[in-house]
Amino acid sequence: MSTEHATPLLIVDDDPVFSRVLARALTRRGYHVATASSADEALEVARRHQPALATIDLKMEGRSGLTLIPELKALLPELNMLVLTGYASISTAVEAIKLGATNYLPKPADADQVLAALQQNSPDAETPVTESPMSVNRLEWEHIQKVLGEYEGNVSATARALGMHRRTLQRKLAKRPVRQ
Amino acid sequence: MSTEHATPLLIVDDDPVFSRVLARALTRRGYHVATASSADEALEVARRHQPALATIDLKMEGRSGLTLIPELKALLPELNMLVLTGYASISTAVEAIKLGATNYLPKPADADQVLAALQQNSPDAETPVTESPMSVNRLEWEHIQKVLGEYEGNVSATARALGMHRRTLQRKLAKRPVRQ
DNA sequence: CAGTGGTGCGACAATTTGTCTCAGACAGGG
DNA sequence: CCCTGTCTGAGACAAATTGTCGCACCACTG
Repeated sequence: MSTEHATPLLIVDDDPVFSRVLARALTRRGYHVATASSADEALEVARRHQPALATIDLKMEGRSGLTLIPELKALLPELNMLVLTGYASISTAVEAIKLGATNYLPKPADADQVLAALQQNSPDAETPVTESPMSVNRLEWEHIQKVLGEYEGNVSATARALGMHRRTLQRKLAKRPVRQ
Repeated sequence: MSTEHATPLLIVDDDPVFSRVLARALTRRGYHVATASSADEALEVARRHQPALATIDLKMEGRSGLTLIPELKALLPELNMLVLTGYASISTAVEAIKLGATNYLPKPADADQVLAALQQNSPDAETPVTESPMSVNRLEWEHIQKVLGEYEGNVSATARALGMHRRTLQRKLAKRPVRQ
């Protein structure tokens, strides 16, 4: 396809599943996607790929994604960086923005939200479109599934990590995944 | 006392109890404190008082403290602003920093934390990344805040977009966010 | 001025959670 | 083999939350 006209985009995330899913979704939307799974690899790939947009995970092997932000900024001053993390917190959000990130989203987020967040500080200050957001139930379901995966399917441990009662988690899991 | 040598500081908060307690604590630490209980009053007081530091509450009668940030910045470009709110969320934190706040703290915070946050206005990439994933309740709160921001605070529209009852959203918003 | 759409909030029923159980499975030790 | 700890599904019932309806009260607009 017209890769030479497509906007180059870099995904930095050490979860290969997440990385692959997002890469596919963005490629389908016409972006020229490269991926990296660590801060150092990201710098290297960025040099070759010259991305205009990037998503950065915080919790990775080795250095935190936070340290990567100023380095990428130094390398490519025009780069729009979106921090995208499953371990979101107010303090890292504040730091990320101060360090030059253009936005910060907690996972789970879908490709449209990612793009909206990345575009948000483009010349057009107006927010033109608001795509329909995930319902709270859908978001909850995805988050539960992600954490459940991190604890290898252990329901008790997941319930503890999520601060919810095991019985409640049990009941939520028994229900069908919510539509929409 | 030596009010002429003390650093002038402005507290913007519509909770008189909080405002008074913080004002006392900061006065005792040698600051020259003024208070305001609304965005408009804050602008007026700032003109007279010429503060070097300010704490700003987000949820106030009338305009949100978020709108106050660029106005104060325009009035006093050197002003260090700390957003201090009982209804903290990542999306308002990101907005506040983008608008020029130097820091953002959830209430409750004691006077020492407030001062530390006001003084520390250079970014720090060493901020630790949270160990545990967000609780479902926290994630829900963050998501609601984000969507609410996208609909410019319109509760009815947000409830529709999230597929939840307006009354329920109203009740959730009235609650404090869950920590962790 | 009527019509539309927003907001806050009371009241009550319907539904969901929290809590406490119990019982069965499975994995180490000792 | 028995003991111990942990995981699991599930019943029962109280506690809490949510859905639903209604009402009053703005603000805006044709």
